[in-house]
Amino acid sequence: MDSNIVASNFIEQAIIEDIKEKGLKKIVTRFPPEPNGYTHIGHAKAICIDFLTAEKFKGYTNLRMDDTNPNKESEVYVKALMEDIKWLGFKWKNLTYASDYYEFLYNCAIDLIEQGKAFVCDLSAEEVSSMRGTLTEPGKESPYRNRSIEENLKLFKEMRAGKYADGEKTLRAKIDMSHPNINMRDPVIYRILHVKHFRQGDKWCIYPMYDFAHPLSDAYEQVTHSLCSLEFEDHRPLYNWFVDNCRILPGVKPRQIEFARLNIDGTVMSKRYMHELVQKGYVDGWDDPRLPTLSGFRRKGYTPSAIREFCTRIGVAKSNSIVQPHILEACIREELNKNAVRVVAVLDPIKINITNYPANKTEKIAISNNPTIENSKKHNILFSNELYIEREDFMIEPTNKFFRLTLNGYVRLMGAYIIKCDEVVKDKDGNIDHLNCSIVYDAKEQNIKPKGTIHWLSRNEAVKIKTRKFHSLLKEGEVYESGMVDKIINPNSMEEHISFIEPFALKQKSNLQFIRNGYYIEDSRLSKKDDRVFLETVSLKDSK
RNA sequence: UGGGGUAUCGCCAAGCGGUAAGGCACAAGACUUUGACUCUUGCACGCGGUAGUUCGAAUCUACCUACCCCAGCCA
Repeated sequence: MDSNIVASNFIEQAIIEDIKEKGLKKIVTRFPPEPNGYTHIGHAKAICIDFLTAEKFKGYTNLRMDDTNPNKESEVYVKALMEDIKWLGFKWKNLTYASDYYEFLYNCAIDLIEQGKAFVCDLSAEEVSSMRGTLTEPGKESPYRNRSIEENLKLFKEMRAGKYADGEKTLRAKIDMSHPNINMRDPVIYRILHVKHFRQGDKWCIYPMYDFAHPLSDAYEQVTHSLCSLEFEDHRPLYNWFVDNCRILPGVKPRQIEFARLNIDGTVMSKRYMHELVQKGYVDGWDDPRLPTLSGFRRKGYTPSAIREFCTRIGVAKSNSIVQPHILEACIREELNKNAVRVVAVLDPIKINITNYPANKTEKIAISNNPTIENSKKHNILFSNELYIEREDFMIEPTNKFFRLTLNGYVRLMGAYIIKCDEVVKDKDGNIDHLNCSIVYDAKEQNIKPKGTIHWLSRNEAVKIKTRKFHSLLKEGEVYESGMVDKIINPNSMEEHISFIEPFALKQKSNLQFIRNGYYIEDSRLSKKDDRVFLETVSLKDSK
């Protein structure tokens, strides 16, 4: 093991200590999602931590589906999880399932029973709950706690054989009902569930609990470091209890280390919330761009590297923090600015007519595919007397720091001419219908140097498209509580616009981007069937 | 009134007894055919508070304070 590795966070620090003290040869981590929902950006943080720390120590990471609750899990999520992790660019060593270990886990339970460290309990869920005690008062021991080993063995085997109904019996660890840590008060480790498991079918009717299955699965896979989020800190003593008390475990004992999970300001990361939004049709699906799912980010055009960069920028620590969406946005903006092919789009157009340019004339204007790239390729757009410009690029009366087009003011049309707005033509309702402008052919002679440059499209060339601009799903100031979705949903979370884009955009195969004032467009479906051009726009500035 | 955690710039976050990294955001300036991008500069005499140990403390000690998590046969 390379001893020159420098820790960049507390987890790596702990691992380095473990390597010295325990003489570990290989570092193994695991990413253990429950397949009951889609991968979100919070998972991405955990994925990066799991995979990158193993990578740093030249170890490996297993992808383990934590499928111990057949009521919630399904194959579709397994596939989505794998796809998302691959998309992020990580490769797991082994794909495993907690359910693959059911037989092993069963044997671990038998082992505990044989040691007198687990017992079959006949108490109902309500009774167990009422006897657990409170945060400040100790619990009471189950009357079934002192059954003989033989009886426990017989009963547990009968549980497995399907002799009992759901909830009729449980297997509990025999620890300490007066332990100050409630997790240690004889926790249930197996429950009866006559439910079909998506992989095991009807093979089992008893299912292990997370607290039991997780540490033992880690140990079974020879995971050295089991990294999880802060809410499991209280479970660590239990984790260690199982690892210490099961006698049929191989090799090195795994160590659980906790870190703070990701919170993004204004974003609800809970799977329950997202399930509700999808089920009630408030969003298109799990890949709706308003959702913080990886598939949603992918559809918006975020790249895996931007998401990984985000995860490294936010760091790993133990304090509960809420990161601002600016950080993620900065990551994608930085990348797109450097790499994206840029096309001109007018998102919210107003018409302008150039009064001193021939009506039947057009000329090709070459614009760079990406001005930040030296000697970048160029492509042409057509100039004519009828154009669209962005509505926000015009103000009749300029405010103090407005440098774009104003009535009687000058502006440069990107790549083309300097124009002056001579007249604002309004319709009967007083809304702007179009602007009459004139090209200032002798700008040099007149020494006119407009400060602003704006983008534009020729009306006879521009391709009409439907765009969307997304805003927060939550009403301002609202906080999500489960079951509250109907009340807190922001009815204006999506605006549809008619926009225009240059024809060159249609030839691009993927990731068309247009960056301006925080706007960002993706067009993953541009070349898809039905010839429907469909852009989605997201304002990065407003994404909160 | 129990147990487990966390407190360093607006937001993340380094720091591990030798005198406060970095990123995002923000501000000022330069450059610019998108006032974008890029560049340059600025941005905690201060590290939740109060005592103490020390030549020296964000780092050690004690006592406070605030916030987060835990009483599923969920994970």
